[in-house]
Amino acid sequence: MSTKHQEIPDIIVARLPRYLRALSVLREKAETTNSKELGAFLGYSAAQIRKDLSQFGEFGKQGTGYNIDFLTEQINSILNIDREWKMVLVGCGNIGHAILNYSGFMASGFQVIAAVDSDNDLIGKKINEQITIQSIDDIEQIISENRISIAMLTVPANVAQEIAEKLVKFGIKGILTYAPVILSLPVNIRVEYIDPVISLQHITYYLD
Amino acid sequence: MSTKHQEIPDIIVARLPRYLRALSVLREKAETTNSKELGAFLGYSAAQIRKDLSQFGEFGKQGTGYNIDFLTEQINSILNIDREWKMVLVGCGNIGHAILNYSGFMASGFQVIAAVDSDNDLIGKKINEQITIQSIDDIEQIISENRISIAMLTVPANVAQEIAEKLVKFGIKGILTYAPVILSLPVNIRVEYIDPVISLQHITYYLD
DNA sequence: ACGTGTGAATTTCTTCACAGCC
DNA sequence: GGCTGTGAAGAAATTCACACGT
Repeated sequence: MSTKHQEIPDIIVARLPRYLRALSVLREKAETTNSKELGAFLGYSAAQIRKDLSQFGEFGKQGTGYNIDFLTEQINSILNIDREWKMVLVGCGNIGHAILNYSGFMASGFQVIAAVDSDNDLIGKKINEQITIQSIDDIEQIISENRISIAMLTVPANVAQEIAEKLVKFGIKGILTYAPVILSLPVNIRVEYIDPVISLQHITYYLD
Repeated sequence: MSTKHQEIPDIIVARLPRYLRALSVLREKAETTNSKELGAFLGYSAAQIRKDLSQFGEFGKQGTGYNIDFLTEQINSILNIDREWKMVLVGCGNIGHAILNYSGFMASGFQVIAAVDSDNDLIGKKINEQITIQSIDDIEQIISENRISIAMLTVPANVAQEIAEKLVKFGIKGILTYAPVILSLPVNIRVEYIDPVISLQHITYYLD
């Protein structure tokens, strides 16, 4: 195994996807950028950009800055998104539906290749060209046959923990959950939360 | 008052909504909790819980811990969610639709009271009992008549910046955006981003 | 001259450890 | 005895500032 995960602070890892968002915009205007410009764009200091990137290698050139395409490739590689990631959607209610119709994942190398639900009225329904909702009872087979390691969890709060445990048992290693519930799972499972209420409550602190 | 916004680090503010999520679960089992239990639930140290809360007041009792209802009220008050917040939804595509049908906001004191879009085919459509999609041209009136200060932005990426600026011009103070675009707005405007691709890219770093 | 990469300095955040109160 | 609130200590993150390569 490589020295790759020696120990990069998570706070730095969390910024890398934002660098990619910025780079994709800057690329429209120029071939290269530099730490000052990138920082201004994202609201970080130039020093921080350089420090962050220096954790992973020497991607810039003195006097010139960073080649945008090259830096993008490097960050893609660091984040392991230099490949296709197949995902399963668990829960096909409102949010689940919206996700299935959202094209932003595929554009980024993520692909929802299956969707499951426990509601008999939904099972068998065809959502788009590719996807027909399957029974959640088939989840084990779906995960193993397609070698899926990421799940998007959009089920009601009261069953989120239970279903998450099932997903982990069947081999899921990363979960992006929309359920407003703190999941208690083994530490080697990566969980990211999307909870608009938490975001709104963060906003209101600063309003009056 | 008050010394309230003297200068609480944002990193602490960001944790308060999570405390609320935890408290709402713990409240089902007991009247009181303590820093150890709360920390274990959220994955924080007990010391951090106490330090965080001590920034805002003395909410606990030695030997006993924290009364859950009381602590909840206090945090609600700190976050300014001891009231109803009216919001406008801007953009009624996939995600916008899902949000309008999502009941989790109202349960938390947030209410979408109007929705707008620029698509003539959508304007006039009734989404649920309460809400009929209006024209984005009416946004100024909607905001001022209803004294709205929070917007949820679910428009295509290429128009997000432009529309966000319009919202700010008409009095919006906080934006929760789902568009995968870094918004450049005055510093006194609070922006929170929900970007599932960024969350997924964060996850994949730790997978292989 | 420009801008990176990086030790050193500084600031911020977290944990420790304990006095004090229930 | 149990648990908070808090200064002090320690760890981590950020910024500074500059040597060096282009």
